[in-house]
Amino acid sequence: MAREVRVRFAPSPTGPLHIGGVRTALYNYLFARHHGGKMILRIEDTDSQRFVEGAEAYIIESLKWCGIEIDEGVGVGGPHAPYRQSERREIYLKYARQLVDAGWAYYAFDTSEELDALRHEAEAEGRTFAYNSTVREKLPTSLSLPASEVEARIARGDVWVIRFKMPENEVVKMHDLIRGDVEVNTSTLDDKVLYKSADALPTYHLANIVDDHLMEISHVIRGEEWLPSLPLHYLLYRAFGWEDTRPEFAHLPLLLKPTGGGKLSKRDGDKMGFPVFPLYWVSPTGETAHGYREDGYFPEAFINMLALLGWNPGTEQEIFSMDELIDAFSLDRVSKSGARFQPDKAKWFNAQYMHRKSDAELAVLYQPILREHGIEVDDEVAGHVAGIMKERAVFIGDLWDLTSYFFIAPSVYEEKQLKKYWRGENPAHLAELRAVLASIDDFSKENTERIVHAWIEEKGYPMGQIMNSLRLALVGAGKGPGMYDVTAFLGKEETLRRIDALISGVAPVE
RNA sequence: GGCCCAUUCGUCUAUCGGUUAGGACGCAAGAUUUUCAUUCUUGAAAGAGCAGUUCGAUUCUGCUAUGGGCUACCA
Repeated sequence: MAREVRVRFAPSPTGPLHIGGVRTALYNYLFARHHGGKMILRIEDTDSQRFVEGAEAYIIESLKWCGIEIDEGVGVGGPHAPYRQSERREIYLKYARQLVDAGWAYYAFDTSEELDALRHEAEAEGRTFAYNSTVREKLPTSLSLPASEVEARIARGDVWVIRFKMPENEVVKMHDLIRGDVEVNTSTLDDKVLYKSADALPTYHLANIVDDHLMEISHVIRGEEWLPSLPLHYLLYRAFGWEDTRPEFAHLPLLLKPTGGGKLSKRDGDKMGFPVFPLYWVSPTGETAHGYREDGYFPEAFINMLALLGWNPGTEQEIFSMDELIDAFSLDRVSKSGARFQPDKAKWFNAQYMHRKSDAELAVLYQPILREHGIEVDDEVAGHVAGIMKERAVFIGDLWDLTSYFFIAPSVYEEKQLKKYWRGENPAHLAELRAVLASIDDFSKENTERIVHAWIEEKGYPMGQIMNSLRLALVGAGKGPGMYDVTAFLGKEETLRRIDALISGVAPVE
């Protein structure tokens, strides 16, 4: 069947989108783009109880940050608008009634309390309560009550729901693009609620099938947690007579906690020391959670890492741009089993992207941090400094610790380095080196290096001792880039000043 | 409990019946380096178990075990 590829990402606005959701969105997007199809964003807000203010905006901003573009849907509109289910409520009741009229569904008048009681009762007797063919004729439903009574109850305003009438003992054969063929006997399933009168809204199952059909969705790519409801969904397509255009299904493996104990959940965030959300989040009640963006991750690195968690290209390539992912992506290379999330690997990806950044790109990212520390420099300078140190940074935020000495003379010196490089001959040698440096006019990296090395060689001094006491004077610590990067950046005047400060300010260690 | 899905180094994974079971993260060692990193090289490290099919199983089938998901008038 060669129909246009149309996929949807359909989150529920019950909180911030976590990385498992982002990955689902990403795979949908990659699949759509790979096949030249459309990506739709539908908001499934059919649970008025769990609705969270701000969640929808958060989802949209997250996708945007990740570079996942929406062709149709909430925020951008499209031919099937509206794309928010709460704005489509009048559509669903019609379809629910159609199912009742066709004998595929029925009205049920039990209250939640009554059902809870039945479940507890069954539990007490060691049975499992299932709302299905075994009980539906005995409970207050349109199957057991006379039509007049049903009408009277509805007219009276009693709360009711419409339940799917699950067939008995029928094997539903399904196909999943990732898992292959799956079969389930309907007798193990129950009569799911499709529509709830209390808030005049459908449940996920009904809304999902109706909207996917109306929006001409060709492929449903969603998390594995939906696999158990696939039989119901298949049956709904049949009940509506939509089997010909039923989408294909692909159930993605779950993202597991790093410890392996279950699927990654929203609560694991701050608790386990890594973000579970793309962006920083503040809930209406004031709870906050870390986000990849604010923790310094590049969106490209974040996406690259997520793409490879549950999918692989079949080659040894690991670094992928979004375009390369689109080109390489295919559902049959998605793995079947859940993948544990690896914080270390996320950092490694970020470092890889850091190393690949140009000085100009780094300048833009680093300037805000420099300004925060009161450093005002040209982009060229900021980029140059960041470029020198980028290989030892994982995050942009690491750069300040790695480069602050370029801008600020050391005021304290590392104890360990003092003990090693500020004793014996060191002060005398450094004083000699100062004189050598003072005589150099061209303070470029190459020239300084040539002259200083020639001097060290001529004198027969130990290179390590000399360079490290110079490092001590200029940086104040035992780290940093090559010394001539530092001298060239600081310039002659500042270099000499820092040497003087060490010689006159700190007594040698004995 | 019931139903469904899964199972290769610690982790993410390659392998589509015949391989010294490959790569990556992390870890260890070495090299490089004026320091710290980077980089490079090397190393340790895996087919859950038991049957069966087959000339031959990591790969196919079954059972067991383990892990996970679902089992709401939540998605």
